[in-house]
Amino acid sequence: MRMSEGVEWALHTCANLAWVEPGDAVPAARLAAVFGLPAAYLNKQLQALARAGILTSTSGPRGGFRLARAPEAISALDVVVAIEGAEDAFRCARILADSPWGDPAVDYRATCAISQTMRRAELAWRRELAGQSIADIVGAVERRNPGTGERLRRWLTAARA
Amino acid sequence: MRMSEGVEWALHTCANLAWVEPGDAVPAARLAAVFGLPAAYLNKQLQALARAGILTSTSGPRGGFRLARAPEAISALDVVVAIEGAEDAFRCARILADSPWGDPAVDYRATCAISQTMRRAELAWRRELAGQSIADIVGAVERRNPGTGERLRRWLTAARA
DNA sequence: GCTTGATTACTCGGATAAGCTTTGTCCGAGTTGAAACGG
DNA sequence: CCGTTTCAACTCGGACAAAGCTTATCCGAGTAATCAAGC
Repeated sequence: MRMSEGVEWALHTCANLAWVEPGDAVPAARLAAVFGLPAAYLNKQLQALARAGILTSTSGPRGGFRLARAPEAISALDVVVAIEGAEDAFRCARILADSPWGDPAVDYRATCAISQTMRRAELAWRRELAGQSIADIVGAVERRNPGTGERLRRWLTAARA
Repeated sequence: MRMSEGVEWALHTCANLAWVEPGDAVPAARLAAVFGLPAAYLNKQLQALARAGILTSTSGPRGGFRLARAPEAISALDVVVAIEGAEDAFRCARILADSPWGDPAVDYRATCAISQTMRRAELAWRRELAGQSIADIVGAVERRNPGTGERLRRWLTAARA
């Protein structure tokens, strides 16, 4: 079980965008340059975030991406779901239905004890992620390393008018 | 992010083995027949469980797999780790180190706020799974469907001497 | 100087390949039980 | 009838292929700022 690397990029990029002025859009290429990431591929991930309503995108000169809403209103879970999809990692294939005494009419996703156990664990995971917002993350970083936001904002908007 | 289907097979199979007499070994082919699974592939998964010390394997006639210890002492997490590996789903690639002001000497897996957030969520997931044993699962099934164990035990040992 | 129009550079967006993990299959090594044989 | 030897079937175990998903790249459509020309 391996989470897409795009999740890490997306979370870091959302945090970066939380630092720039709300009105300013930053191109994917510049956001990628922060970490030396392949620009086109990061762009693809940001597209997913835009489709999920986390970012808004603008084409043309002075275009780019910006947060669609306040950092307080974007949870880590929102970002993970946008990249990885909403489906659970564990997918009950209802193999109980294939056993000699299995009933094809029963929805084993709801009754199978194993499925329930796995689901409970995933819910705990989701709850934890839902409780952390981009604002929380940004705040923690600023508290540990004061000045990070200011430095990043300047770097991201350096070559701008 | 998708969990291997082998996890589901392994959990169900461990539950099934918990129902047979502790001394009896059941071949992979028979365990696979319960759910109509590809025998050779299930065998592969059970090998992983054996390497992890969850099952013991015996070759030759009347051989097969059996639980290496009491169902109470096998957690769902043990099984998941045996199949999926011990690594976290989210792997911090320390991309912060590649930023213009990143320090290659810093271990960003420990300090990065995003990495910590993801890690907390995974710990919650693991805690939940560690709290559920095979015995718990088997008990829940027997409580909901009394007689399941007896029926399965007979089916698994049907063609035996 | 101001308005208007064409132009140009810039940005996202989706379509298109390469790499890697997961899934699935196969045959060989080892072991056990049983059968055959001899005493 | 009992012990010994041979044999044959059975089972795991790891090596070998196919499929699907993740990662990566490219070029086209659209857009907004810019520049030039005309008023």
